[in-house]
Amino acid sequence: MGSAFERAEGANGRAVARVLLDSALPQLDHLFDYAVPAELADDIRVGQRVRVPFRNRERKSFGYVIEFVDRSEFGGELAPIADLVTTVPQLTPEVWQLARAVADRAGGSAGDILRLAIPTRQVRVEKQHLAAAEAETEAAPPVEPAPPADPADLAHPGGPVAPTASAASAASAASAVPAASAASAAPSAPEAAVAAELVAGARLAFTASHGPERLHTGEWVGSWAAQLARTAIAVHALGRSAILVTPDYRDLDQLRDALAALGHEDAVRVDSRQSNGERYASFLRALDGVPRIILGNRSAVYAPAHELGAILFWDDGDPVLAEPLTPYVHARDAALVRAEQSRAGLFFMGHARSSEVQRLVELGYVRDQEFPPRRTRVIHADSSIAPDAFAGRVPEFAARTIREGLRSGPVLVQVATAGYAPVAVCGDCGDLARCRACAGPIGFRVVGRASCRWCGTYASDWRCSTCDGERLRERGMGSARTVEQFERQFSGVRVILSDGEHPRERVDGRAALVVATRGAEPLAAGGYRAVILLDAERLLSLETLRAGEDCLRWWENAAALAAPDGLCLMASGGGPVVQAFVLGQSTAWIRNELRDRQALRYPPAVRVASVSGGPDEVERALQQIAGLPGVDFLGPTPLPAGGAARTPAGLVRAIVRFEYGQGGEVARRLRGALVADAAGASSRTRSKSAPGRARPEALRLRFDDRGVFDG
DNA sequence: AGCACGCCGACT
DNA sequence: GTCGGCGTGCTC
Repeated sequence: MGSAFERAEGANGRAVARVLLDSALPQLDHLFDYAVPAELADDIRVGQRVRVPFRNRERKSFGYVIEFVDRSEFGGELAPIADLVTTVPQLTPEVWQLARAVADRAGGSAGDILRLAIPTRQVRVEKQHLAAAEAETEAAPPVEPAPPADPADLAHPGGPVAPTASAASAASAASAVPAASAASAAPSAPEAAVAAELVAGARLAFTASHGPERLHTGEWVGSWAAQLARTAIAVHALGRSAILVTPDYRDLDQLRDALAALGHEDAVRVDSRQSNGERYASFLRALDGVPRIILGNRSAVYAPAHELGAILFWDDGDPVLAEPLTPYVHARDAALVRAEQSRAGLFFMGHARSSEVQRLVELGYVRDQEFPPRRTRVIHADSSIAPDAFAGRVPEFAARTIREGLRSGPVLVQVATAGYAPVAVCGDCGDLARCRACAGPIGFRVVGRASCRWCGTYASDWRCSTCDGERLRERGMGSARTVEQFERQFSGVRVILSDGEHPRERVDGRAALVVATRGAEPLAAGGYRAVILLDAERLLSLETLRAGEDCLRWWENAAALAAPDGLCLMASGGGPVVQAFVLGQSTAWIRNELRDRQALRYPPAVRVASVSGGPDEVERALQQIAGLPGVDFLGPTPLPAGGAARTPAGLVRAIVRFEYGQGGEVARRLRGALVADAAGASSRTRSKSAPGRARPEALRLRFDDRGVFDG
């Protein structure tokens, strides 16, 4: 295999190393040339972390060696590299190219991406890893890596693999078969065919079948996890690495179980809950010169996979795949860049199609599967048809479905909001209660304790601004209040609560009424007898651009938790989104939605970037892009002062919209404005604002922000 | 971010 | 003449 050190390119007599410095300053986001000192010439490698003098002889900065050249273009005298931080080359050329391209696309610094890609070094962990690797080489000297398995062994005997709809539909059929067909250790033929396509660079979108699957270990997972695990194992069997990306750690656990049950115990796990040491240990394993299955959350797309064959996503529409740190790059976008650069395959699997992937499908860039997935039976009990038939928290029909289901197993009820009652109103006049501190809406997170939903202040001495009343009344049903009602309504039944604060990963197959907020539904052994979806109208009333899309994802994901012979009941609501869900036409709805967004120039039909800062700064930035074809902007409009981010007064924001083809140019120009603003900043800072604090009027860029149109 | 460089006004 | 104000720009 060869250690990372041996594989990485050395100086080979070249005198100059080009280094990317660790710096948050946009003006420093380029390579700096340093002399390679004689004493380091044999040990220095591309990708190593180094310490270099910067600004003056004494001050040192850290950076990564990007490349070696014979001579520098730089006019002045070169300072020498001071130190190697570690012999392990942490930044592979592939990940560097990725970081550079992703940062450029998002108007950000490569260093900010590298901070996501490379965990902080832990000396102990590194020593351990290197010692283990050495022991292995001694025990088993120069062994070539196992020859890549012939795809023909796994899939189509003889002849090139030409996987098509037939292979894919076989995959669907296989995963639709429930418990009885326990996952076998070898990748099945359909997944091997898909893997062969991926390794050849295919980009595929799959809508996963609903329903759970029993692993031969006895564990239950969503059938999607088993299918995804089989596909990743098939990619790995072709001698390539696979990166599996999921929104949260609960999905990750299912995939880990599925991989282990299929005989793949040594997947590299990269998740946000790991300690620094664990992260670095995983990172070093990924860096080894062997193909691996890498399993993780959004930052896993940057893992230093060896011979990357495919990046596989579960549920790419989940908003947590959007990186919250600058430059806010969505994992899906990073994966698209990486797949292109590394000629790897892309696989998007979910129960509901994201508008972004649908756009790629319509462009012909991603290929859609050509068969319908298996779907839970969905029925609609529209309460507007029989409005009086309510029994407690749920319509009478839903109550009967719950009772029916509880006779043979668990029943899931999905509710919109956590806590006791989402809304507090005046007990006398019925007006909405407002917070005295910030005028935000008041709700009951816990029985009898009203607090502001925006700032959290307890409404202890609340007074109605309309009628001067002093009593607060609960309105609406949060998860806790639903549990309270169900305990009365279905007495003797075990009621289980799972919400964002107290998520429950799994429940057993015994009768229980499980109340969960969207996204926090536990997996039930064997699947739920029934899945009841409440509060559709409340979810649809969320004033975001993606309300419909999000609802479909929440509902499809919940419906997928039903047993193959169970059912899903949409207990209320109506309108096009509910109709689409009930009729199993979520993808068709997304297609229409995308068409609407095209007409309105909303993302993802076009890309957006928000440009904010002082009025002059924003004006200067907008001048750089004015007149570019396919580009327009809204605003600038004043930014509301205060709020959670404590925005100072006098700042403005503009929203730039542009065609994807113009993205490179728009990012380059706005980035140029940002660099100019930052470079000229020091003088203006000293004269205009207080020292110490960051300059509030500084230009800020944010590309592809999902929330820009949500108020 | 810091820090040097340089171009105008008041000076031992 | 020269000291030092601060605006400007660079950091290999």
